[in-house]
Amino acid sequence: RLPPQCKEKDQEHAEETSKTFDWMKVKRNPPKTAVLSEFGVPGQPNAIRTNFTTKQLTELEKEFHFNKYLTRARRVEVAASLELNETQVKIWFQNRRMKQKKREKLGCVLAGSTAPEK
Amino acid sequence: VMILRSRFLDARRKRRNFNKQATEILNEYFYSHLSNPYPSEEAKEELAKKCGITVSQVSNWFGNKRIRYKKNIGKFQEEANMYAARTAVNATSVSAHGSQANSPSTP
DNA sequence: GGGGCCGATCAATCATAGCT
DNA sequence: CAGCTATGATTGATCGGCCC
Repeated sequence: RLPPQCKEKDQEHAEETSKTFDWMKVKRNPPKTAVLSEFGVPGQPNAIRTNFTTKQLTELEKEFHFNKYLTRARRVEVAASLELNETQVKIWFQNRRMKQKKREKLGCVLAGSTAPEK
Repeated sequence: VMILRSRFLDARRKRRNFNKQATEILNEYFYSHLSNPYPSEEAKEELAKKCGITVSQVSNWFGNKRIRYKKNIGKFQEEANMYAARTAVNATSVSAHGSQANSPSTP
């Protein structure tokens, strides 16, 4: 697809693009939150992104509209009723708040100025 | 089974590929900063403006690009060399000498 | 010291666009 | 048209900082 001429052109630049920089080596630790397989051999990569059920998401969403922030007590209740870790609930709320903020920002900029409206 | 996904509500996932030009701009930035392809918020805004997309989309693009690039560096080698040659900008840490090192065409 | 939050990012996945 | 890859978006969870 690409003419075989830009190859040995600039050896220097080629080297640059071949380098493996730090950011390419970044590796995230596996989630420690998820429920360890019940026979959880301590230390087994349970690393799986939990898939929340529709029901759980619905409840969390409902709770979120009620309160953007959870109190320790409330978090315990919610986590228990949805069969999730407190951490998962906590993280869900954090992500949800971020999502909300992103949304507000988008809507704000959209109503900004230029945009005769469609 | 209980994977009753409500993928119906994800209708907003109606994506459209970016312009060829927008992709060019993004790739140019990416490869000229290959040592650290993490544009600042300001840089993202500028890129967003030039590309005619949102800042979030710029973030998504870089996120996807970084992950996919490091996942298979070899696959992007040609593309990398192409952009590297096109813009001979030393991206090593940027800044270095004094100032006045602008570049963007500003007619 | 620890726990929660924020902002950014990762990493896996989804769903579609687009090519062969 | 099927099959496969490229690509933008979503999201549970991590990382580093900061604050209390």
